[in-house]
Amino acid sequence: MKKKHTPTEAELEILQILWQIGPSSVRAVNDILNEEREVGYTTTLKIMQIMNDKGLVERDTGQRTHIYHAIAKEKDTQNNLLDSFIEKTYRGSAMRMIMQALGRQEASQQELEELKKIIDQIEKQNK
Amino acid sequence: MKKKHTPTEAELEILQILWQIGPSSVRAVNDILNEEREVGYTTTLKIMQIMNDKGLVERDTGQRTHIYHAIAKEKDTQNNLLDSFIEKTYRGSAMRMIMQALGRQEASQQELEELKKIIDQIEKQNK
DNA sequence: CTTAACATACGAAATTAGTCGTATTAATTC
DNA sequence: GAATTAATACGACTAATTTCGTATGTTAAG
Repeated sequence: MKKKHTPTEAELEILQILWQIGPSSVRAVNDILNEEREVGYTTTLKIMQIMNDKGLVERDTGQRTHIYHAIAKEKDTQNNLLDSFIEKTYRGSAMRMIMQALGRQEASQQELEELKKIIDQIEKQNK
Repeated sequence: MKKKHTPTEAELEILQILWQIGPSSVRAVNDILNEEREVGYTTTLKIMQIMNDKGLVERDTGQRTHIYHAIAKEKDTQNNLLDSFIEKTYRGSAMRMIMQALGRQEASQQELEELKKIIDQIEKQNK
């Protein structure tokens, strides 16, 4: 069992980047963040240091420029966040959330097929 | 177009109660909150007053004991929260979230049927 | 009527998250 | 090798949210 250090928003944003592009320097992460909005370098640095303290990331300090990589797993993190989101927003009913999300959604035929496949699987398990 | 006063966590918790049990006094809301965790009466009062200022709730001050009712609509609020959650946690991919939620989920046959109905509808629209 | 219980109002402390400035040290360039 | 550039460390400021204490007024009980 591992500690559930749920990331804050700023931390999650950085995790998303590390999950996408892999191990990176603070500079690289900060550059990507700044494509979206203005963030100071030391702000990003500080948050990544905190994430290191929390164990969300680890860093290689072999070189002057430290290289950070995500320890928190994408799926695990999403699952934790999803649980607590469903709890808070839908009083624990995942189904209500799914239906609402689906109803509003532009879904391609391919995605719908995939979804039906998942439903079939669940139905088989239910038997 | 109405102002998007997204509720904070504490506010959402109170909205959930008002949505469920309808117009209520601070005392009633606080009692329900205290079934889960300890919260001081004046804390709940203060937050509900703030919610009133923000327009999330309104209150009938006709009697000494004010009666609050939700103005924010449950579905609207959930939709707003859902959008931003998907954006932050699934980089905007509702489908990925839906599939992940569904895969982990204990779903009854009835719920699955309903889901399939929704999928059918979407498929029809897609044509 | 006096006291106790209960309600609102409101200021302010406490917490948390995010932001940045400055110090310091290391590398690079001329 | 002096000066510029770039990196980390870290304290402190800010803003938002939550929490609560205290004042004050109102109702109910004895």
